[in-house]
Amino acid sequence: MMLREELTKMNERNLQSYPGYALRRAANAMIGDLAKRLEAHGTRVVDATALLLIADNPGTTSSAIGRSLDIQRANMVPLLKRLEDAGLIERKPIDGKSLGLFMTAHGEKQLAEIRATIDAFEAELIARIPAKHRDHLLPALNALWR
Amino acid sequence: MMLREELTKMNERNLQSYPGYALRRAANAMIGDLAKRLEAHGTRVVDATALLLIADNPGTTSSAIGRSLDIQRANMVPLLKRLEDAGLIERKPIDGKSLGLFMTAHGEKQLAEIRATIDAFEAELIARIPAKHRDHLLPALNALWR
DNA sequence: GAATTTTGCTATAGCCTATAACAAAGATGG
DNA sequence: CCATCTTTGTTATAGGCTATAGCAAAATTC
Repeated sequence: MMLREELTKMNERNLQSYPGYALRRAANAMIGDLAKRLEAHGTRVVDATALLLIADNPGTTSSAIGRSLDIQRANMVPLLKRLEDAGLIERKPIDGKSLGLFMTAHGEKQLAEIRATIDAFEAELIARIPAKHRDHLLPALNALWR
Repeated sequence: MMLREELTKMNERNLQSYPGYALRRAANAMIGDLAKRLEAHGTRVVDATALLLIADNPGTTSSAIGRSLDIQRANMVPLLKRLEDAGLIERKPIDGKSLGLFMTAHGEKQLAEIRATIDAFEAELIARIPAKHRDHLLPALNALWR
């Protein structure tokens, strides 16, 4: 039928030549996939990322995490509340106003599973890239935001 | 001072080795930059993308655009309303239930400026990538979502 | 010690996406 | 030709993430 013909032949040539478009689509697909996998652990991508930072930097603060991940201080509040409510982290005063962030035993255990999921995901992601392009992706991407 | 020392030394090694993390950060930085530039034309990234598709596929439909860009039919409604309200596109019935999308003269004029902005943006984006990695980015990204 | 900055937080609004449901029209298969 | 999917465009609504403004208390700077 006519209309269907036109649709499947949708001209996307212009979009496909834009690296910016490919970057957006690839990132969206990637994030969506990872989010679905982390959901199985009751976690979100941002939460898992924050958790990784806290585990590697015991005693770090909400502000420091925010600066590192480019998350506004205000938006760190509900994020850390989720992690604390889930019993994954705890906050201990390190001076009169700052709160140090620390993993709980339960948090460490959960993170081990999360890490395994992320590592498997990253491995699959890399495997999807043709070998001859593989090693170029990370340096190319890093040039775009660092 | 102690605390500051710790913050600037934040351990991010684990994150930095993840292509997925770099992909997310690069895409966010890129989208943010482009969004800011398109704002000067009173347009959003998604709207501009849809506009490009409509211009290259006169008479295409809301559903077809949505399928092509992975946007739900429901979410196409406000998007197309914005384009129509701005006088950039018009809708003409192509059968009893489908509406064909067409650029207006004003839309074509606006799109010319938007295209120039996007092209300049994409050129700068590519220029930021070290030459030896440059040609690998697009094929690597496309392998991740197509 | 006064002025400035930082920290953690509340409240709120916006953008984009996801789901469910609906009526009308179109396509399909006997 | 008729009954049964399927498609289209739409409303309504909720959720996730982000951005802004403002605030009090503490820390830092000069």
